[in-house]
Amino acid sequence: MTRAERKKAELRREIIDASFECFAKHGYHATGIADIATTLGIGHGTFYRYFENKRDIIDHVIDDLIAKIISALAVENAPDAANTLDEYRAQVGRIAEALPRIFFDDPRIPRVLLFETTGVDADLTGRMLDLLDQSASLTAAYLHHGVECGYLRADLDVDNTAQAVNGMMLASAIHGLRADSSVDCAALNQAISRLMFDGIRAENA
Amino acid sequence: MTRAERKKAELRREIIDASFECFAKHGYHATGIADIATTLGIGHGTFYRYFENKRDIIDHVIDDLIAKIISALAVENAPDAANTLDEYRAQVGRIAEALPRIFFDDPRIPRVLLFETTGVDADLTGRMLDLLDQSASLTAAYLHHGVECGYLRADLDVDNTAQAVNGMMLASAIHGLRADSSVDCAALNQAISRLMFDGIRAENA
Amino acid sequence: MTRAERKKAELRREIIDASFECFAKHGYHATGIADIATTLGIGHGTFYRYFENKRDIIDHVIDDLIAKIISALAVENAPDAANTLDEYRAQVGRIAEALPRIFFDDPRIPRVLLFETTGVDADLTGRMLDLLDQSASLTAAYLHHGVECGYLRADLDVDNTAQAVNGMMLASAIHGLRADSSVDCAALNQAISRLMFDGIRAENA
Amino acid sequence: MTRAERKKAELRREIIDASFECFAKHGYHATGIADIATTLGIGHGTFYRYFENKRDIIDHVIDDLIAKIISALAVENAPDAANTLDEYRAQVGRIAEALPRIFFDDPRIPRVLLFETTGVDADLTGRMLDLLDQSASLTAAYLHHGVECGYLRADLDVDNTAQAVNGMMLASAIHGLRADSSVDCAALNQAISRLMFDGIRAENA
DNA sequence: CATGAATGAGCCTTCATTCAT
DNA sequence: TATGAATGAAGGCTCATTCAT
Repeated sequence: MTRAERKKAELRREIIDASFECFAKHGYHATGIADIATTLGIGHGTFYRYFENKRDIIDHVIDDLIAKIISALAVENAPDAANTLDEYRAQVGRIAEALPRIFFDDPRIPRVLLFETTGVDADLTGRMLDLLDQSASLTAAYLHHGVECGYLRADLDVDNTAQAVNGMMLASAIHGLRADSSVDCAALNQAISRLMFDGIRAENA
Repeated sequence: MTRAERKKAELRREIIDASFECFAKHGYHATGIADIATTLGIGHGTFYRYFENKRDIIDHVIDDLIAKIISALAVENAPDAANTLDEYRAQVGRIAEALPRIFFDDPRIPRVLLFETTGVDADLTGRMLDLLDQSASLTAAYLHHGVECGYLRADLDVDNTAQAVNGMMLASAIHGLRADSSVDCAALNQAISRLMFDGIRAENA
Repeated sequence: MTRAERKKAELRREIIDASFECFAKHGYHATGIADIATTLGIGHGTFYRYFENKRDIIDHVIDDLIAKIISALAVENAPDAANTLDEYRAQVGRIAEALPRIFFDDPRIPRVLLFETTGVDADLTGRMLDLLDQSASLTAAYLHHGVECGYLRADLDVDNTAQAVNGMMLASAIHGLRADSSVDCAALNQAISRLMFDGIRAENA
Repeated sequence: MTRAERKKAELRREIIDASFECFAKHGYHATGIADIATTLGIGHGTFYRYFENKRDIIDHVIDDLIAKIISALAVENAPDAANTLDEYRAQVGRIAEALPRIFFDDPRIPRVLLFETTGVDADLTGRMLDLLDQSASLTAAYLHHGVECGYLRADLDVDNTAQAVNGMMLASAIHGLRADSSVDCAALNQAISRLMFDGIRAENA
């Protein structure tokens, strides 16, 4: 890669980052190409040398965020890493910590991912929903493995339960967004974990 | 109420409905006042006799949707109506049916409520988040009652669990939105219910 | 005149007055028909039963103001009433008091007459200029009589001097408009009078 | 100054000039931004690259006109240049020629200055009145000097007389505006001059 | 006759995009 | 290649005017 190519890739990177910042701060619609360019200190004509149009950039911003999340989850164990309930519990605990670490450390990520992907386009909304589906599929893989290993209910409706669990993670992400989110979300994760494994029913009920 | 007042209220109603339709079909930003007026076959100046401006109307559309949901849930039993686990299970089942009935029968409702309330305004996003909070509070009331009656775990973290349950309902709502949602969502509701009461752990694990 | 006709004429009168008030307070362009109607507590459709359109009303407002001024000046002596310089001086003094009495007592009159007759229409501007011309003609008649009687310079350029004098009265009217017009305009009138009769030159110059 | 900057300043200049033309021909309110742009053969969006909004441009048009007038008067002698009555008379004559030269050569100048500055804004009207005040102040300086030198009446009410003289100049400006102003205004200037210095009284009266 | 609901021409303004420099 | 001047489609909003009630 020549030096010029490297600089080009670098600026492309910076435009994506600046766009992300602007979208997070003011929203997609309230952000102008000029705002993004000004943030970077470049001419706004330059933007169009790197991206097709305004619609184009948000796709790349989202791509970027998805990649970030996937890489953050990838460091965790694979779906088939847990062979006992306790191991699985620990695994879930690790995942339940990893996701908020991303979302909570930079609330702009869930904000853009959840709030700016809707209200633009059917396509973009679809991408966000696809992401949720993929997340559910991943969870389903975990659950499936647990059923096979026998530490999860044999009659578990894997796919639908995965969606339900997905919803709880969504709740966690949204919870982290609220302004008064100084409360740590560990308690919420704990509650989710207990709910998943034990349900809410009293022992003797 | 005079006849003129009735007609006025009626048109106001129709403008809200037409706006809802437009927002659901094309989104808030892609909808022009002219679109709303054309949908109704009225002049676009007429719109401004009934609502302050474009931003104003979506508030009223949302108000309307919230009212619809609340009235749909209001027919269900109060939080303290269930005194045993089985009664509560039945209650949850009824609620789990009522909500999708609204959302599934008219997918435009969750679409507007979830997707068009973001990307407009911090205020409007806040209203949506508040609605989620209220929903969680209501769930918390149910759970709280269950703990007091003894049919739910005494050590249940009521508030956080309520948020988790809220997330599952959110997943259900989103699930109902997908284009290929011909699948009935009864299975998802069932899975949520099982998850809530029994957890996912195998009996012997 | 029937009772109905009297009421009609009366409302017509009130609309003119209300329009005058609105024009004086907010200006012609910033005044809407609705403002005028609201001032009177009538429906704004009613306006159109009495006047053709918005452009029409200002003509009548101006007509009204002109009539007011003329009637105020009419009480003064006719151009040929003065036969000596002292009589003329006294006459000028009376006129110089009458005009400000109208303008100063109700500054809305000169404001509308001078400021709202321009910036609407060439026609309306023309009417205002015609009014100035008529005023100059009247002054010229006074001067002409004075020359004939011999108490004014025989070589006086009657018409142009009349215009100059007119300008001084204009200055007086504008002077009375300024916000800080608490200063009495008697001094200005005095200065105008001295200038007219004696000029500004030192005796011995 | 770079070439780009020069072109930018030039277009700015042209926009001001075109606006002046439009305002003079149709008035401020009847002129649309599109009219100004069309006059120049530029896109109307370009206008907004140079001026904030419609209200902004008229301020600059007026600034321009005021600058023109001041520079035209600046070539004349300073207030303290005349030391005898004859010198002063000559000075007044020069000024009396300079002003009409601007106003008469381009009647659009007094038209915009006098007629389009009212009926827009209290601010703009105020600016016009301030200009009249400044003009009166300048005249007062001339008169003051004359009194001190002894060639003007010692008991001259300098400030109020200055306002009166101002009014005569105003009359002159307005006189030059009339459509039938083919008559040269030298006669009016002459009349004003005679009135100022000699008054209208007959020698022997 | 009075009313005010309805109308739509028309305006100002924004901003994504293009392209000459 | 970077720039930013120029553009004009697009849209929100106002308000004078009409007309059915």
